[in-house]
Amino acid sequence: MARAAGTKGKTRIQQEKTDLILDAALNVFSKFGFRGSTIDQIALEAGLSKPNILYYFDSKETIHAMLLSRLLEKWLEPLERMQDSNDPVAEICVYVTRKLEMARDYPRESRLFANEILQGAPHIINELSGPLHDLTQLKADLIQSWVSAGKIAPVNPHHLIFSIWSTTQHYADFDVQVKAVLGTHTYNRFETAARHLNKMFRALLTP
Amino acid sequence: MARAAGTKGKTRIQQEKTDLILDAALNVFSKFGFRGSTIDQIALEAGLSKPNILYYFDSKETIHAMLLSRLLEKWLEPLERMQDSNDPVAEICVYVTRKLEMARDYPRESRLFANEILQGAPHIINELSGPLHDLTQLKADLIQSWVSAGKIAPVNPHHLIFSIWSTTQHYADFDVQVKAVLGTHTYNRFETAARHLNKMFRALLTP
DNA sequence: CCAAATCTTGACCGTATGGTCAAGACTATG
DNA sequence: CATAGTCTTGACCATACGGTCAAGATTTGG
Repeated sequence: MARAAGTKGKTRIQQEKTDLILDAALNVFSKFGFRGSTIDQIALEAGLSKPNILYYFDSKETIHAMLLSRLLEKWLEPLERMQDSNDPVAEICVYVTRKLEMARDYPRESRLFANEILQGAPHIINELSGPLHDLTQLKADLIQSWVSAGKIAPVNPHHLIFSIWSTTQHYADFDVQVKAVLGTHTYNRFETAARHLNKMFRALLTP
Repeated sequence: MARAAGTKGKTRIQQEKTDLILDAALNVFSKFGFRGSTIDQIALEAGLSKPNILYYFDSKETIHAMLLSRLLEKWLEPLERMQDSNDPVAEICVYVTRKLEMARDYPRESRLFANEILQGAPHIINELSGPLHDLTQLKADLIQSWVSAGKIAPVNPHHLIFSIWSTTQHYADFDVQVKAVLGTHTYNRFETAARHLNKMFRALLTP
């Protein structure tokens, strides 16, 4: 009677092993994509046997799905936090900073997401058209209200959000390229990136 | 004595078939990544048999490698064209526009590249550290000279380039997400994106 | 029109992969 | 400490995949 899907009613071992497996799977999936990853790789990474992995998760897809659903919560959180404020420019810059910190601290999650979207988002297309679309629309309306009130310079809210997503995630998803291009000046890339992005969005948004 | 690697000394059939195969392979690789793609898929897409594919190309890797090497030329071209000018802001904005047009007109190429980078760039890491690094450094120096001359606002040249790459390619690589988020307002997304990006980089760079 | 060169493919091979199973090892609890 | 429940895994299976090959079809050039 193992094979629990949620977090409820789990043995100590079940909890430990599912966490271990999910972490290993995140390593592997984020590096090779879904089809490029094998259960054997995940098993090796987790230090378990393949049948043991399949004792806790019904299939490779189940592991992937659980990672994606967990990811989406964390993913949407910083945007959810963005709210009305007397200083909208600062509010947006905080969001940019948070997103960049996530790219720095959770690059595996960012790459997992990027892989999924690149392949056409087969497993989360509904979440994109549903929750993500709705939340983004909500925040786009907020941004539009700032524009209308003259608190920030006129800007297309949706494309502003796209610019924030793309520029910040770039430092996680394209890290190899960033490092290759920066050469020796790579050690403090997240700090210089933070300063640059802050300056860029501030220039764009300051009325 | 078929199996020619370059473009020289090819039969009419060789030329037609290699082009056909490369086009089909671009479709497949850009959609599923290297490991997620199969020769059978490419064969199906091209309307040829699997052994026929392998008559023209030694292996799956060979096809992929040829696509990547062709891609890199096209990839670097717009950046190469950016040169000294009396109106550096306009010069950079032209570059942004060109990159966005490439995302619109060559989304498969952009995704192929993104897939490769996401997986750690195993096949083109040398090109990144070599030609791409050198060209980027050259153009970063050019941008720095504009900054030093007071022709554009102070900006980190490398991060400016990263911002241009990420914001423009986003519309190719994350197209599914862009469409899902925009919902019904998706038909003219490249025009609105062009206006937004032009405004953003102009605001950042205008002294 | 014919022979040489080129092109095409059905059948096949070895390996990798997702997943199963039954038998044994371990753990918690009365 | 016994035993029911939980956990672990070696061996195995069916399928998919990259790649080969030999034999036949087609094109090319004289």
